[in-house]
Amino acid sequence: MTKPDFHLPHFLPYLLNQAAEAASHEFQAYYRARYGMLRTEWRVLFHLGCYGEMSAKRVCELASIHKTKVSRAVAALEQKRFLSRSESEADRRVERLALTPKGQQVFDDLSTAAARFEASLVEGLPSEEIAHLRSALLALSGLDHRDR
Amino acid sequence: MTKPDFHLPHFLPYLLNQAAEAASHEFQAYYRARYGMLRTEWRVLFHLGCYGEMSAKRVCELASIHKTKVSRAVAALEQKRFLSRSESEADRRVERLALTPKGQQVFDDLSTAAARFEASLVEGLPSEEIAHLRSALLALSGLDHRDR
DNA sequence: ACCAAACAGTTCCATTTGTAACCGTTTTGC
DNA sequence: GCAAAACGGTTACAAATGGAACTGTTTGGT
Repeated sequence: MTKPDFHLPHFLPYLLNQAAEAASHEFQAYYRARYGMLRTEWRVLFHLGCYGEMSAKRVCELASIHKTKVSRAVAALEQKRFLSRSESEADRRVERLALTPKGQQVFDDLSTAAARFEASLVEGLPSEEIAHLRSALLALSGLDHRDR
Repeated sequence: MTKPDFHLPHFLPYLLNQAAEAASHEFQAYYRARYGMLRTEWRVLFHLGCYGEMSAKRVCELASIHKTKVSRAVAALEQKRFLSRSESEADRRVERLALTPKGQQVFDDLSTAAARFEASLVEGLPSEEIAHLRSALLALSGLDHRDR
């Protein structure tokens, strides 16, 4: 009665999702407990931390997150005093987002923790495999040729 | 300004998540449009389709999904007449879940579609890379040694 | 110069989710 | 054999999400 020619744990979207969830679990616990942050919040924070100031729109594009989600994450980060907004001179629709010094500190802490978690994740796997994994994931995600 | 020693698109949890989202996008559109199903619903359906009858608890364990989510997905699938529940003889707390013939048909259609999407996903990548990718993901997800 | 369309970002509402408390059943310790 | 704890599953309530409609600004066509 089972369909022997389809096996769930081999289905890439499923497998990817399980791996993604398992991989982010520890890190999630960290930023939640320590800063009360949500997923979208740390992502926005990291975009600003890694790439410097940018607009909410740009975050949406880079991270493929819906604009309402980003809007709320930005509001939450502003309330925590992790980022500040300033109207763009050239176009008053646009808000330039930048980390505050406090936000920078948080980013420094979180990115250190992230590196630590990542290291524990890949420990045991040969570094060549990791490189393969990364490039395959990059290709699947479309992150490689989608930075407009 | 920026922290040059941490780069977001190299961070595995992030990369995994982006890849997972991108990979499941097309399939999601398919089962949503065609059967009005949610993520958890197709997962439950596929567990029953691939492994045969089981309890809700077992689905929770296999798929690492919270029991309330599964409970609601089961209710939705029952309402669509895709599965039927029956009380276990041995333990009246447990419900044995099984696909109805209609549910089987839906599973057949969806698993065929899933295989098609997967094929289009990996097209272009050498099949040896795919095998590596799968095993790495399996290791990361913990799906390999977690089937109790 | 003007009006319509496009845009960045926010708000509103319905749907989905997570946490905790709950119900009935089975197991455990004494 | 009986109370208490553990269990499978559901419900209730608060929080998060997604889509559509909104505000204010800029652009483009005429």
